[in-house]
Amino acid sequence: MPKALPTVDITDPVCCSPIAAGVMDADDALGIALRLKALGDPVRVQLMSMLLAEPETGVCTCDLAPAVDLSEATVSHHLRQLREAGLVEGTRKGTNVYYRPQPDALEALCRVIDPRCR
Amino acid sequence: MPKALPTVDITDPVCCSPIAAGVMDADDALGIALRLKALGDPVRVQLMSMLLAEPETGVCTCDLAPAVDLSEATVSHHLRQLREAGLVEGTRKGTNVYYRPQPDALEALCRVIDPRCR
DNA sequence: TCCAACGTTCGACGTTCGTCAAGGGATTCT
DNA sequence: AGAATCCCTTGACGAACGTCGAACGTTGGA
Repeated sequence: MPKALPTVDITDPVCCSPIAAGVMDADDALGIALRLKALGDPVRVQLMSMLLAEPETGVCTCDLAPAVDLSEATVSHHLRQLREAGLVEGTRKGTNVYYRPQPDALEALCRVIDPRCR
Repeated sequence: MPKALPTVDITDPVCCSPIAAGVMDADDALGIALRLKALGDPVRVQLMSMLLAEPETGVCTCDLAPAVDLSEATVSHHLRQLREAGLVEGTRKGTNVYYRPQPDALEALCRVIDPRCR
């Protein structure tokens, strides 16, 4: 039986020794894996790149949805995954919600899986 | 209906402009997402870190399985995911298969998702 | 006040994933 | 040749995932 993945808060940037610094314990591996999984979908990678192209103003759901050719409900779902992984932040302005990337979180994830870091 | 993810060869290190270099097309996003998904599992992150700790000699399946407390069949499955993503390489020596990490592939993946790169 | 636009949540669906037991192929040793 | 060890593949099962339509909550104007 597949052991159920525990629910963990990963909204803060990842913080543990790099993957190449020695054998990693299960908790740290879980934190890294959950964040990687949040980005492990082609739609979310594309959304992330669109947000990184507008880091200041952000982009709203209604503009993202047609760009990836999916329903707003689906895009909202993907944005939640990214937000729960701390990779994105949404702020409401009028009826719109503008999503902006959180480069620090992405950078931290990078540093942890970089084989050159230890 | 979830559009079926096409089958793509990702055994070579990822090669496309970074995620922060501008809006990314769907094909590049797919290549990145598939590689991230290969690493988006706690067991595989742990396996990767064990292999990175023994980059020269490698580690065989029979030593990895008890270390992550899973059956050899399951570990073999995970190693295949990593191998198909080019993150790992296995070479047979006698009855054993020794797996070694492929830091270049991991480094390339890092570079592509790093928000500082463009 | 009512309406329209935007965004999220919910329920349902088919697919993909992680896991194991069982079985099969290699390789080595006796 | 036979036996033992290692590893992979297959088949099966439940859990998690991606997607949509529909319903719901907010906000800002007529």
